[in-house]
Amino acid sequence: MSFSRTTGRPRQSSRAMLEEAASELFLEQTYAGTTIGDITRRAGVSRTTFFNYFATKSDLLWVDVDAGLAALPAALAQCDRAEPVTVAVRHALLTLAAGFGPGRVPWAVTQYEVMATEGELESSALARFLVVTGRVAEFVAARPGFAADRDLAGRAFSSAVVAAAAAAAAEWAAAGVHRGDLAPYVDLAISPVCSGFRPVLDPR
Amino acid sequence: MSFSRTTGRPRQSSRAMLEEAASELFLEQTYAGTTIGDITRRAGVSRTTFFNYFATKSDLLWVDVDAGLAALPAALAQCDRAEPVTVAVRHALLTLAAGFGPGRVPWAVTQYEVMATEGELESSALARFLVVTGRVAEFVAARPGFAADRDLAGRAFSSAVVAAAAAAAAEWAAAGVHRGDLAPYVDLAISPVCSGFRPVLDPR
DNA sequence: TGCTGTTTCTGTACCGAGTCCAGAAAGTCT
DNA sequence: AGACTTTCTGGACTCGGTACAGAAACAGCA
Repeated sequence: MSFSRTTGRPRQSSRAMLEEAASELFLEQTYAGTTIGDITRRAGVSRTTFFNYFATKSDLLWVDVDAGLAALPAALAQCDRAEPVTVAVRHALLTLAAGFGPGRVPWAVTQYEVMATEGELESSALARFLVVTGRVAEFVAARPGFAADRDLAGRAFSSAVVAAAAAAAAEWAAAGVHRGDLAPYVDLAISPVCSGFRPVLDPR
Repeated sequence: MSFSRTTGRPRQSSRAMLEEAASELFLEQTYAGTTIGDITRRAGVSRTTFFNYFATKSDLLWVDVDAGLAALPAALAQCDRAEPVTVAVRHALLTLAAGFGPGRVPWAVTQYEVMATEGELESSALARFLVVTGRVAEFVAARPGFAADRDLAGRAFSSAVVAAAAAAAAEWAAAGVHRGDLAPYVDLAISPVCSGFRPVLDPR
């Protein structure tokens, strides 16, 4: 938790600068059509510094999504420990989904429409999926009274529920300009998963 | 459905040649440690011809998986049309899983253990997931009596059930040398998903 | 004022995946 | 002998990502 460094050369650039330059270029040329060099040139920094702020070009597509997803641990942590696991996870995911509305549409969504067939997105998408799934699986496994012999069931539930949520997000994204809030989509998609796993995962 | 071409220069290479060369090198140097040039050099062809047979280096990791997955349309097609969708899909996936046993372990699995943290696999994995999910979703939507207003539920089910199956496959892969058949893993993982979606998707 | 340590920034060189393309090679069919 | 068709080859190229050495810009301290 280091705040602003007092020593060393002060930063002349920032994630925000690069994100902004990238946003402009994505609108003009699409994601696939702009190179990292284009972005840094517009931002007025060297190509190398880009990698001081982002590990990957595709990270730019997911900045908004990642920001929303960052709230997951907190949402999981503040769940009632008495609740069944499945409903706890459902609540956490719905809280997360509530962060996304018509006003906040990530690049990954808009560029999805443009890229269509391109598999550019796919590669980076699974990385997010796995992170989220992993967090949920940890949460499930850490629940009091969770038997180790149900490990597979726990992981299956985590994967299934996150995949359902992702499917909902995709549908929401595909809804175009008329999409409203994300939460109802997610609720409809994940509820059956939760109810299906409830007898398996919840001891009573 | 063109059989053997009668015209043009006959092929001097084949997918099998490249797969074999690649297999050897993966054992010696791991996947990440071998370049496409290494593979084609050993196979005795030029680097360019590689791309006549594979679109991507990572395709090599999935040859066995893809071969198994190719049976999905057939497995879905021969389902009893009277069955509820959810149990039909469950049967189809179990048939598919039956194709994988201890004797047939894809590269994607073995190299997974080696690569561990590396995200090499991730990128190519989602492509497969999406294909399978898409097929299942089509099947669900094409069922007689499937109302269009349940579109989201259908897609959510497809994603969730395939994700659960994938989680089972991952667990199976992680079981190492002692892994037996894949099917029981998959059954345990997808059954709750199917039972959860049954009241939503099946009209009666 | 200068020295030291720390951090950011830059330039360059490098690697490997994937694309493009012009042309050679090796057949079959008139 | 062409003409046609397909595979194969080699080279040049783009782009994402890595490695690294050194410059730039500060703070603190002598």
